[in-house]
Amino acid sequence: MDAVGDKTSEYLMAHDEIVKKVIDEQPDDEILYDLAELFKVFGDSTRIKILYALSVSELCVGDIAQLLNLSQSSVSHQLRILKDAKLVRFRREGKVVFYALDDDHVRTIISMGMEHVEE
Amino acid sequence: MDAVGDKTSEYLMAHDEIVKKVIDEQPDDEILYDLAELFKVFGDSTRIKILYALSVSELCVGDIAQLLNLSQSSVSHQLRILKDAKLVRFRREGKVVFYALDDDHVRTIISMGMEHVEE
DNA sequence: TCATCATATGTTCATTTCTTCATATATTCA
DNA sequence: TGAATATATGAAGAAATGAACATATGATGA
Repeated sequence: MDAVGDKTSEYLMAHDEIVKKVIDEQPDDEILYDLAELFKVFGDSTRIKILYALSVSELCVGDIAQLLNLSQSSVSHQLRILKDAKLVRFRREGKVVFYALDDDHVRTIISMGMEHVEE
Repeated sequence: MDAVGDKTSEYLMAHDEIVKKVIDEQPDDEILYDLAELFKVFGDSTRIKILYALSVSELCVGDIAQLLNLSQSSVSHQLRILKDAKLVRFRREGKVVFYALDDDHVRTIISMGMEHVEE
C-alpha cells in the first residue's frame, strides 16, 4: 500500500478527533505484535489443556501425555512453545522433567477467558 | 491412539494421586476447545490492533482501515471474526457501520496479556 | 561402558489462516 | 431509478501451524 498518502488526502476524516486520539493511545506495533504472539500460544486446545493441568499441579511430561491422552512428542513440542513464551518453567529431577506455570498471569488470563466463554 | 488402555497399564502412574486430582479438575473438552478458539481470535496482530483501537473508542470500518493502514477488505474480514467471537458489536448509521467492544472482558484480557508482555 | 528410560528435536505432510482482488449488497441522494 | 459511497463476502494463493514419525540427547544403574 504505497498510496496511503493519497488515501489520506482523499478521505474526509469522518471522525478526525477520535481517530487522532486512538492513534495517540495505540502502543507500538512491536508490543502489539508480541501481545498477539502471546495469545496465539493460548489459542490451541492442546496447549490450553496442558496449561489447565499445570494450573492444578506441577507435572512431568509423561504424566501430562498420559492424562491428556497425547503423544509424548506432541506434549514435548507444545511444552517448548509454552517455555519459549515464558508461560511455564521446568526443573529436572533425574530423568524426569517437571513443568509448572511460570507465573500467575497465566491463571488470570485463562480465567478471564473462561468468564467470556461461559456466559 | 487406540492403545491407551495398554499404555495405561504399562505406565507406572508415577504420580497417581496428583494425576487423578488434575483429571478431576479438568473442565470438559468442549469448554477448553471454546477457550482455545477465543484466544485464537486474540492471536493475530491485525485483530489485536483493531481491538486496541476499539478499546479507546467506537469506530467505523473506514476509520479503522485508515488509522491502522489496512485495506477495507481486510478490516471487514477481521471484524467478522471478532463479531462471531462476540468480542465486538456494531450499529449501522446510514452507510456507515460503527463497531465497538462488546464487553469489558476484552479490555481485561488484553491488559492481562499486556502485563505479561511488558515485564 | 552399555542398556534403558524420559524427554527433546528435526522433518514431513495435511490443514488452517490471512491477505488480496474482484464483486456483491446496502444506503443515500439527485 | 441510477450513481456514488461504505461495507461485506467469495475465491485463490502464500504462509503458518500442528500432528506424527523417526531419531537424538541426557540421565541412571547394572
